[in-house]
Amino acid sequence: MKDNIFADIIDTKGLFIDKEVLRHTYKPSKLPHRDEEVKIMRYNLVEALKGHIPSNMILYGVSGAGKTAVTQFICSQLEEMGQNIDRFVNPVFINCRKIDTQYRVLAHLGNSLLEDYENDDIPFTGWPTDKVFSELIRRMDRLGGVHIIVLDEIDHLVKKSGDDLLYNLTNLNAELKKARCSVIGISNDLKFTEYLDSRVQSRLGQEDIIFNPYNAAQLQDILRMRSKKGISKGALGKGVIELCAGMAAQEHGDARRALNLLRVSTEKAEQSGDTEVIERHVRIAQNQIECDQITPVIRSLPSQQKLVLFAVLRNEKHGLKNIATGEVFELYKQACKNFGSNILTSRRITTLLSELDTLGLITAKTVSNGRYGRTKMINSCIPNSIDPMEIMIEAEDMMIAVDNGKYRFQAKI
DNA sequence: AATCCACAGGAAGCCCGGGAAC
DNA sequence: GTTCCCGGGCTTCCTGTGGATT
Repeated sequence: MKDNIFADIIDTKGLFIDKEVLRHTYKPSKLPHRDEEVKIMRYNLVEALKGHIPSNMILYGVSGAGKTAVTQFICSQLEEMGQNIDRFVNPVFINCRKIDTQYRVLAHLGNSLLEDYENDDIPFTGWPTDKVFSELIRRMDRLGGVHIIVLDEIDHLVKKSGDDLLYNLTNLNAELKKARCSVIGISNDLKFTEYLDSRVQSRLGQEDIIFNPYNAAQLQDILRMRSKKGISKGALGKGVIELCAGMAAQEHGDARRALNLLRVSTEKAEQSGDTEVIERHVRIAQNQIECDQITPVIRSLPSQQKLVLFAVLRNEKHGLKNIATGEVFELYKQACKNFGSNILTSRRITTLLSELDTLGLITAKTVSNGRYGRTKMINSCIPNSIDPMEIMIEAEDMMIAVDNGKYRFQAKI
């Protein structure tokens, strides 16, 4: 056993007490600086415990502002209280970034209501949507009680698939005989209701709650609270929490980012055998988090999108900033020829560029050059510490070979 | 004030693959 | 095996747009 590579480190006392506490998936028992929001939601959702229908709600706020955490916390408390007083309350969470069509949301809801002995899942495609809808109603009624449907990142769903689903879901109570239902939408976009039909707007937005971003002081409180449980006493050097909170506050007050930063900084200190986390570890962690976020995104892009991104990066490599869509398209065509790939239309490239913008890999700002037309100014957002070419080389479906310092495409064998 | 550029982006429709129902 | 349904990728066609130029 002495030869095992883990033998000498398995018993080493690390800087963590419980690393899980510092992950955003951890569900804390207290949510600092969210008392007001909890109070409003609690007041509304208590109706479910009385067997009435709570108002539908929309929660707004930037990512990492605690919307999902607060909702999960309240729903678990609600469910627990329901069990105590023998009222069935059933919260169902759906992330609309992963499940982003009307059909899939309905199928997911329906499948979450299966009894243990049942095995008849609604298939992921094949049924007419109205059949899935009536099956959902049947299953909800069979279970009875109050169903709380939480649609996280609802803005993404609406922008992609329209508001048909919300129209149907907010009208569910008219169809249900025994059960009741309430919808909670969680959105990063304050203006997403502009995309909704006015009827859906008024039905869904019965109660709007805005989650303001955390400021640096509030983030410090959150980090202190979590680090008490998660990190050994005395392991955090002076100013570390303040730095993590400050960096995250600059990025729209994202608590998730702050927790990540603190966790990774501590990991870095541990890895280098230090007994204390210092500011240097935070800076290293910041760099790594940036890399970790972007690398898998680039790697998983479809090959056509990689070619578009390549065209942008190729221009920047030559010192060209603020490239117009047309220029990107020209370079993209060249890349396609070199790679032997088919060339898509410029309309399609416009959409692919918008998607890259949404993914945060580029910024595309619409500008007007007067008589010389209207276009988008495109710049990459990939930090200098990352070599995107390296990542693309590892891609499964294509590779870029380096030839005398120049990049050229070739099929991967 | 009218014109014009270089797109942006919406709408409609085609094609394909996957799965269920008949 | 055929038909129906859904979703995704894509094209074609089209209208809209902001501001420099005429």
